[in-house]
Amino acid sequence: MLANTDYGTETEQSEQPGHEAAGPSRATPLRADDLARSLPGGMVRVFAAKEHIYREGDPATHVYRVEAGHVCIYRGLPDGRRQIVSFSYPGDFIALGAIRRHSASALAGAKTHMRSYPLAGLQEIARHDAALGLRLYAAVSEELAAAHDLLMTVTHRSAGERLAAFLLALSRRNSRCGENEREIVLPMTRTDIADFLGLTIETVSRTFTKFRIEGLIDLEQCILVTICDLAALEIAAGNGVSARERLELAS
Amino acid sequence: MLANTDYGTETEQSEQPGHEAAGPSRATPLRADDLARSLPGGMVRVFAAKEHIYREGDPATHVYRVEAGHVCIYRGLPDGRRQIVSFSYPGDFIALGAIRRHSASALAGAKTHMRSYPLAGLQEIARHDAALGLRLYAAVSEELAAAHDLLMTVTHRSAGERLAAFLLALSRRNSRCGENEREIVLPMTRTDIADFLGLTIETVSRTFTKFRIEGLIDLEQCILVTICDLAALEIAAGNGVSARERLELAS
DNA sequence: ATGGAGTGTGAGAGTGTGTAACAAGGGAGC
DNA sequence: GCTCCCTTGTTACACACTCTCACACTCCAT
Repeated sequence: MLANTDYGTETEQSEQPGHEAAGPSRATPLRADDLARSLPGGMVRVFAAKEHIYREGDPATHVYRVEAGHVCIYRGLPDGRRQIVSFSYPGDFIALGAIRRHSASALAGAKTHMRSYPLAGLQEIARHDAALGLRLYAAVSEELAAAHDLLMTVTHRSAGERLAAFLLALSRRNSRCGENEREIVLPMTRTDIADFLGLTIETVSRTFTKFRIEGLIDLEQCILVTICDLAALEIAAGNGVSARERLELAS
Repeated sequence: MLANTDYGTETEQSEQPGHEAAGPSRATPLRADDLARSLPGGMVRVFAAKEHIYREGDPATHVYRVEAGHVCIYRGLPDGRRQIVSFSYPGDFIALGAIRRHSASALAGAKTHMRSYPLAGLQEIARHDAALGLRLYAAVSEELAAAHDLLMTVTHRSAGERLAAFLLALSRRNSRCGENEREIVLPMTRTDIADFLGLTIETVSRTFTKFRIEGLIDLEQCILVTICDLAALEIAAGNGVSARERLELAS
């Protein structure tokens, strides 16, 4: 779950390349690949949709890499409320921060292929290979920055801002992966989005409709979002246009 | 800012010792000391109240350890809104997750003594000493778990639950440090508490008075909180009493 | 004494929520 | 292919919670 989706809150975004944000998921292709290269090839296991890879509190035994499908990482409250902490896509590692026990649950959102690396072996390597330890450190540090960004977004932004930021984060992810930045596939359910953004499913639904009416997006099916007005969506996300960009627009 | 204050959300808390949560701060005495032992003695510098140790976006040059005083780690939005990510007390490390640039700002809440360790030297050691890399990894992993807990609390809990959880986290911190678990000193302002819990200062203030009227706490000065009814505060925090404890109480 | 920062309290407004009921889609079974 | 049923998404409306705005008070330093 190497977080890397920036919500693009900062106006100086381009000047702070290292400042990534908590998004629905993020590829961090470089770092993740770094890490993958350090690791011996693990076993691939297939999980069915809605099958848990591990649960909060379980002893940590493996680190995983998503090969296909997608995974929700979440925390739960006894009364059923839950907070999705990140969505992980192919290439992302999950369960990295777990030392003894998993501090969150991992649930396959669809049929998902996971490559697993035994923790014991990992620690064995890290004891000799200092570079691996630093890579793990760097990977978790990025997740930490992502978590802080998500915290910022969820706490201080309105429902509309949150959803807009979420869509933009997915759009940027598409850009990075060389896909269409205006056609966003939402493999997760409305419930998942709500639990990620700290909203209810109704509010998510309502806000989608509001965006559609305002002409910001198109909703072909509930799974496919087309961004009609990227700039307006940026404004809806509360992302101030940077001073430089404003000058460029004005001139 | 080695996070270690559990909000005690889980009913199986005692059965999940490794499951710590996002609190206002946490000592993690063991790990922090581990880390301190690995590091060469750094320089101590004194910061005045409201002086920044570093700012979001600054190039990361040092890692710091709080020797005296306390520090707020926060993220800011362009419009002035901010989210305090953690409070750090003596013994805590800060700036650990920063690879190239600081992803958050650090502000001294009062006159604060900080011991600083140059990042360059740290990386040099880590290249040879694999154990240090793993310790850094472990330290940041704890911060990540803490951030996720804070996320959970701020997103899915009411104002009362948040404040109660905050006070309980501080109470537990006192226990761990061998201090009175019922007498809590709040070195931070109401504004800081509000920015940490994602509330407004007014709501924080009102909730404090509500707790006082209900007999949960006493407020001598606004800086000193005495917990009168620990169990009631647990309930106010939304921490369900575990099945076992309920049986014990009933019998 | 005076000013400022921080805190406490009140009234009104607004956002998001909760509880509904309803529509749409997909799979199992026959 | 067909129905039934369950899941998921959408919409409406009243309500509750928190926020916003306004002002008084305390404490401390000047």
